[in-house]
Amino acid sequence: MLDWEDLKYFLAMAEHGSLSAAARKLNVSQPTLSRRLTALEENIGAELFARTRAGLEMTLLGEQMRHHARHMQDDVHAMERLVTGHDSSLSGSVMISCIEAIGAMWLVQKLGNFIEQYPGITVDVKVDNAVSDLLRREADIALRMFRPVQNDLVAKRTVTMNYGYYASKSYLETRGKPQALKELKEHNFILPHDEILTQTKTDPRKVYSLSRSATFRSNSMMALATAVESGFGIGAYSCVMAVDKPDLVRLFDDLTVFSTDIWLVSHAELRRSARIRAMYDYLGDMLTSHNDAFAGRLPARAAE
Amino acid sequence: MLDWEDLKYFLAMAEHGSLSAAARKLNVSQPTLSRRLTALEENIGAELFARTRAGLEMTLLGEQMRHHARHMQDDVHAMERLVTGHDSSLSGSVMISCIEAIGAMWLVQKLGNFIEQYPGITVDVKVDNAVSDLLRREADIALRMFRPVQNDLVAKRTVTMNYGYYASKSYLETRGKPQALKELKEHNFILPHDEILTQTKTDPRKVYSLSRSATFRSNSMMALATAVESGFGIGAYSCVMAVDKPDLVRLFDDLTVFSTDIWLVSHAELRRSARIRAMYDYLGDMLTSHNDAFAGRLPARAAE
DNA sequence: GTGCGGCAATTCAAATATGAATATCAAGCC
DNA sequence: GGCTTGATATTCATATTTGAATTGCCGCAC
Repeated sequence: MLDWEDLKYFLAMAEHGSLSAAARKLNVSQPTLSRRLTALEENIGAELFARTRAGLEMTLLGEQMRHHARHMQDDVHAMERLVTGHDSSLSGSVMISCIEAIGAMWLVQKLGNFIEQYPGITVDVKVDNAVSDLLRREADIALRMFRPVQNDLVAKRTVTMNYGYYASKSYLETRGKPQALKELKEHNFILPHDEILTQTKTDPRKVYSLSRSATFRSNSMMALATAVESGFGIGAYSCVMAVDKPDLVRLFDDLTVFSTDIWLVSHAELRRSARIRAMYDYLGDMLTSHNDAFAGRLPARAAE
Repeated sequence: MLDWEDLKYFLAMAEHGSLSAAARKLNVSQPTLSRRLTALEENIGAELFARTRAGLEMTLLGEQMRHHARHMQDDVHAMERLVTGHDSSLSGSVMISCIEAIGAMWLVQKLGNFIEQYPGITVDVKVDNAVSDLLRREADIALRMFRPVQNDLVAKRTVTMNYGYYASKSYLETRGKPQALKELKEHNFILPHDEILTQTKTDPRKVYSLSRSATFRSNSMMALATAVESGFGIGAYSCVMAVDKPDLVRLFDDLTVFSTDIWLVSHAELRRSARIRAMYDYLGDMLTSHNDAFAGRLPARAAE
């Protein structure tokens, strides 16, 4: 009869490619993994990995078994979700996965009240542009730019996040303030990578024609924002981030360059957990009550 | 992070209803299970079972987790099949699941050559009227009376096993030898349970009219055979078993009372195992070469 | 070539898990 | 009522598992 724990270890080895790497991930020592792998192989009477100096190389049988072990892991994750979902206590931790454009600034600032209100809960903000897998418990709640496709996830669309063209006062003093879009090509232009743009609702005419003349590009919205703030040039900037930046000036009569909807997502089972539910509701309220800030309406006008 | 081995133990407890029963099944001690359950429950922070004096009673969460644990077990079984399928050595064990009518006598006798030929293989004959689940590795090869319905099983029909009416010479000397079926009601009659008959190809007219007047009934073909051999009366008796029973006489001109087809079944992956393949082929040859004996042709005539 | 870094295997003392024996309790049965 | 049976929990000596340290091995860079 196989030892299921060995299978867990086996999967980690298979996914990480070496005993040492798997050991680090599992928080056990490398000799332990070495011995358990040996034991597993002796148990089944066949080799799962060829040990090389560079690490482990899977055998055919190993590949086939890996498939089933992954499947088992999915069930383990499902159980973990069940367990968390049954947790009615307002203590523990909540992991929020979030894109950088919101997570690094706005989200953190707005969580102050929550932290006061629920002192027992550890709030964990995971800023990642990669999509955390809620089904694998990589996060409890996610703020996404699109409707999630996986089943078993609950999601609601909250605010629409608009980006306008902004520049710093210092830049505009030096280079002048353009009045029409066509004047942009005379200016230093700050632009996200195309991979970012394709995730948004963008009017290509407003952006793509300029992509060749860009002065600064990045896949990091924070880096782009810093570039705008530092007077590198004119760039798309999140309206909600511009709210408390008096040095920034919005251009072209509040033109919206591109916009994304923000989806609040959680796993159906996780939402039954009291603390996750609390965070889910808190974020939902917080987002919708800042609807105008995200859309760039009230604050942007006030700044003009 | 959950300990997968705990989940295996948890499943066993869930399926067997008590720590003690699960411990026996898993070949570990009851205190071990008690401790590991406690550890698992502390790990997830919730109760899985309510401990009662009568055993364990599952909580709602336990029920939900059980479902996933079963799912994991299916994957483990799949891996075990993979492993066995990859085992090319001619050592280890082969478990044959077989109905009593063949397993207890004929099969065992005919395995002699195999055991000589493959000294490294442990042959394990599991006589059961319940159907062992090949997918769950409860057996490697099965002799069945019907075509298996599960996918992933390979099966071939081998011989047809006929049953005739037999009686011992001593009984016939005392009570006389009936010449026609209708005289049977004057005799002591030995009959299988109806549940056996319904599994066979039986002409009801030959048997059911007599069921009320039976002297001896059993669900065990061996018990029925012993009854016939002991001179209890006239009964259906497997032709192949009668081959080396000179004291038995077949009645009514080799009339076939009922018959069953014998299917040789294995799992598709298991057939890649050298030792199981060897047994599969051996049994296939052995069965077909004894076709006449099963049908009751040559030996029965010789005995007349 | 020499040294460095990453890898798996080995060694040995310490932490951990295990099983046999036992205690304790509840229910069923004379 | 007392006895038996079968369940979980507890205790303690023992066996197993683990991790830190170490060794040995290879490839790579300088």
